[in-house]
Amino acid sequence: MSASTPEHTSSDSTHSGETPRLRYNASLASDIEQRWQDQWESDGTYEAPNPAGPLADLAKVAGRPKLFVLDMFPYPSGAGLHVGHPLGYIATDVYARYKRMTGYNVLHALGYDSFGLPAEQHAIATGVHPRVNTEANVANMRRQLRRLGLGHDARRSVSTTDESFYRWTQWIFLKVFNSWYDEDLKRARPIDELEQGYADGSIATPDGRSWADLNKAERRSAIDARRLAYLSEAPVNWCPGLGTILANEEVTADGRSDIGNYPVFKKSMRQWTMRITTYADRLLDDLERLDWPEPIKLMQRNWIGRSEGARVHFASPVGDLTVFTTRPDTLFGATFMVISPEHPLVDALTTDENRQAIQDYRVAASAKNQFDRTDDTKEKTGVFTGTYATNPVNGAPVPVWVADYVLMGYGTGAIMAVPCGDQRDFDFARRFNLPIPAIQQPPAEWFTSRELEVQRGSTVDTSTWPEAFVGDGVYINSSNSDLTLDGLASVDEGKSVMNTWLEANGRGNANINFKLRDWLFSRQRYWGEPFPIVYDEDDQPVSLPDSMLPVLLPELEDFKPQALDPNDDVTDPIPPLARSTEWREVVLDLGDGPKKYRREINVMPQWAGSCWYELRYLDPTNTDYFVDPEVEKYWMGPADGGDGTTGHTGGVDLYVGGVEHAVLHLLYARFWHKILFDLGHVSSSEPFYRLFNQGYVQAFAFRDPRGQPVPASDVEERDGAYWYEGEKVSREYGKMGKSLKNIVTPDEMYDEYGADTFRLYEMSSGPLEASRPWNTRDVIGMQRFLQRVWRNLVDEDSGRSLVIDTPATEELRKLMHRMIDGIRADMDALRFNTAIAKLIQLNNALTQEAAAVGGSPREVVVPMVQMLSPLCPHIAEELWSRLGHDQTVTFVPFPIADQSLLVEETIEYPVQINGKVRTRLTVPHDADQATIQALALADEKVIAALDGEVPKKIIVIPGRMVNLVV
RNA sequence: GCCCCGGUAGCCCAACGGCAGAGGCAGCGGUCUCAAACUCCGUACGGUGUGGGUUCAAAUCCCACCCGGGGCACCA
Repeated sequence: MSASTPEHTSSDSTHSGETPRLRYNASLASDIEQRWQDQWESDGTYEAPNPAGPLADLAKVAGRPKLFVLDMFPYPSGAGLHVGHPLGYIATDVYARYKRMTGYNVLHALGYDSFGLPAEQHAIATGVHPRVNTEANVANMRRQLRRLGLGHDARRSVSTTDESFYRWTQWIFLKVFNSWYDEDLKRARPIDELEQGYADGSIATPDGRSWADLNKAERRSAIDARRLAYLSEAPVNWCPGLGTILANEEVTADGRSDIGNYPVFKKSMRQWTMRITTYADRLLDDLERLDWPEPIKLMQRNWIGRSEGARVHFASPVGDLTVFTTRPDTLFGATFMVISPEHPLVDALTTDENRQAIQDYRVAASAKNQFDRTDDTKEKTGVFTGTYATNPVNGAPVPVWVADYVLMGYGTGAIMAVPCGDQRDFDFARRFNLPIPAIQQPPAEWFTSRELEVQRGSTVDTSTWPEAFVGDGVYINSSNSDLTLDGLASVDEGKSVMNTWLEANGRGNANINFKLRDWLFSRQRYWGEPFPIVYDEDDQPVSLPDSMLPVLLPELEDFKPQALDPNDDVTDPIPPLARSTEWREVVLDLGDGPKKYRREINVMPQWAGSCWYELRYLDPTNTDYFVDPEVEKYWMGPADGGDGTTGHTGGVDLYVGGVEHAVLHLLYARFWHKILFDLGHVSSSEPFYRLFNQGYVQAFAFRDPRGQPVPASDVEERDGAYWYEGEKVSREYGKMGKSLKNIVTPDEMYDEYGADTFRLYEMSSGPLEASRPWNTRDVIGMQRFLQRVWRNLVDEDSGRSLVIDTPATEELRKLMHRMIDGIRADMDALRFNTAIAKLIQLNNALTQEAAAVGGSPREVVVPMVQMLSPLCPHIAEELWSRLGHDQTVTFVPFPIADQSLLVEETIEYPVQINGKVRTRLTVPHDADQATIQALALADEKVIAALDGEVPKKIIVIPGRMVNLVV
């Protein structure tokens, strides 16, 4: 390969004598960049070879370690990119390029997450079909990103809306549907093995009868009850404003939709659900084996929300009422119970005289949206059912109340209330005058800090307490004839004693509960993957065979979701696919002759495609399988060669993206990947081994005195204030957005500076993980740097090379090796900001030497261009070519520092007296401590400063400094 | 309310517990120029949000608080 390097360019410099013909400016940069982009494309420079299949190139795979670098793929929004978007893409590109230069076979590609709500909403607004709109957006993003010079393997760029892609999304859905979770083996297994287990008696049927005694419908329901994807009639998050239901993860804390901010209501509907809760333990435990930022792990742990406790059965006139508690040890203090308004036993427990009040309360509770319902600042409400249950440890009657602070979706939807030890129960008991017996002795300080007399033993009287006592305290009033906790001081011991008693007496058992709920997997929209499911004459779901995939999204005249008032929580949703009777009603032969079926008319949620897209990058053209196992093992297999269940999990080597997907995409993708792992389709047990969260590029926005945003680019700063058209405006810091009039696009940067300058600025403005403000004013600094590099190598007027073959001075050579050493370490650790600082430092030193000796020594220029190339590949390729190379710099080995040049012969030691620097000593680098100490004590300034005093202590840190303590 | 992350020069940011400054922007002085732009050279008493503590030594470790950003929030 070789891109021709024309000596003409810079159209703006041809007629004015002022700017040199080959000044490195936006125009020359643009010329260089687009020329090399074309060259890379035609050479397939960044195409990564596979070990097998259509993209195989065994000669290129051999002897190179592999590296799979991944970005969170973008949603192709119609607004295009702003300068904040590419931060992570540039970083992964720099890293991928660096790793190629250290010998790796690097896979780096970018696809598009192109199903989803925004395209559909755009379609509603414009009447343009979402596919047309989506494809136009993808094309525009491709153009913007190509101009950045990202070294992606274009062959692997898939879109989730491609039929050849979503065919496999549907295929994976069927794998999930046709699997069950074996709680003993702790893994998913094919559904056939469940049926076999039922048939041969090794697995008990739900009601314990033998398989032979079950009729067809009962058998079917026994199997369907265990599927990992199942239909359930349950309260779901219904968002009329969007015309669809949403996953818990898509609903904000104040009960509104993540997208669009519409109200969300609880509504009972029959929906597809994924049994992610069966994986709760593994999703939690395997976090330990991942190289992820600790805060993200924490967010996932919190979301999964594991609590250890016990289930306790309280006898009641209508049967056992079971509660979940994390504090079984406090059972002696349980004086009432509260059940959720949705609890199935509410009607049975309600006595006639309380029926009207309970009914009114339930109606009121169901009318509240989630926000009102879970607002913990409000006073507690509740109604007595009229019924008493029995406390299993002391036989005491406990009134059963209904209150909306108890949620049906968590635990058993019923709690035992221990008002002395739980603030909510305490509040509730005070409000309704229920007794509050003490079962733990608070310590003396607890009373004194609340300005109470210290109460002990029989004087403990909760009626004077301002609040519940929550903490460790010796148990009191906690015994019956064969169980006593009294005198114990350890909560752990109390729990364990109580759990043993409960189990021995059949009144409960130790139990673990999770906050995580199963994942609602259907959406009432058009622009998503259709389910590969039909319903038979019994209205039961049947999976389609692989040969009928993909189930294509039908072309509809009217693809709009149903338009509803955002507050209409009564009307049922009607998915757009319901409108095509022709598509919905089909006659199929599923092995037992042609029959009539009805297709599933919901579609999958946005997250489906992103649950597995990284696997398709590996083998994008495979028509027989979603990914060739050999190819998957090569790119994603466990690094320790193990089976993935222990040790290294395998997965993507580096995954870079924003923190906003901490509990959505990252949890769902892990879940799907684990199912595929259990079923033997992938060798890695986690999709993303190492995760890195990049920060956000934010921006300032300015508002005039009326609060209207004004164009940020036209605001001037004077005397610490901001002005727009003579008017003082206020400044705020936050996101870039059209409505805030503060968007800066990559295209503007390409036009004004070129892609290399833009890349360099993005990487230099701060550490990758930090958010920082965009400051167009600062970009010029990186342009000047590249100009200086260019000018050190190329004569701006003639294009003549300024590189000389005379050796560099010792000083410059040593500096260069120090920089090589540091830049390698920075690159490995993704610290591109400090790597750039070192390159500038090196070039600044080169500039001085070049001026002194009349040229730039080749021994410095060559490594510098190599080190520059991951960060700004176009100018580096151009300079590399001008240095006389006819091959791309992409695979040239990254420079290695000569360790012998890193050691300075002498070291300057600061000498401190009591921590203050008094003088400096120049000492040979190999001087021992005694020598350094002697030199320090002999120094005139030290002698003067000590003024005859003898130091009490002398600290000599080799290579660092000396401190004398007097 | 609880939990994370961060506060260093006018701005963006560097500093294995060891001389607070690598780099960039802006500013200032000089160099070039008839002048300017460009270039090149030079230029930092800010003591690291506040208050304590540990240490010979703290931006760095510990405690409390303040400010900014984010997550969770009646989860029994």
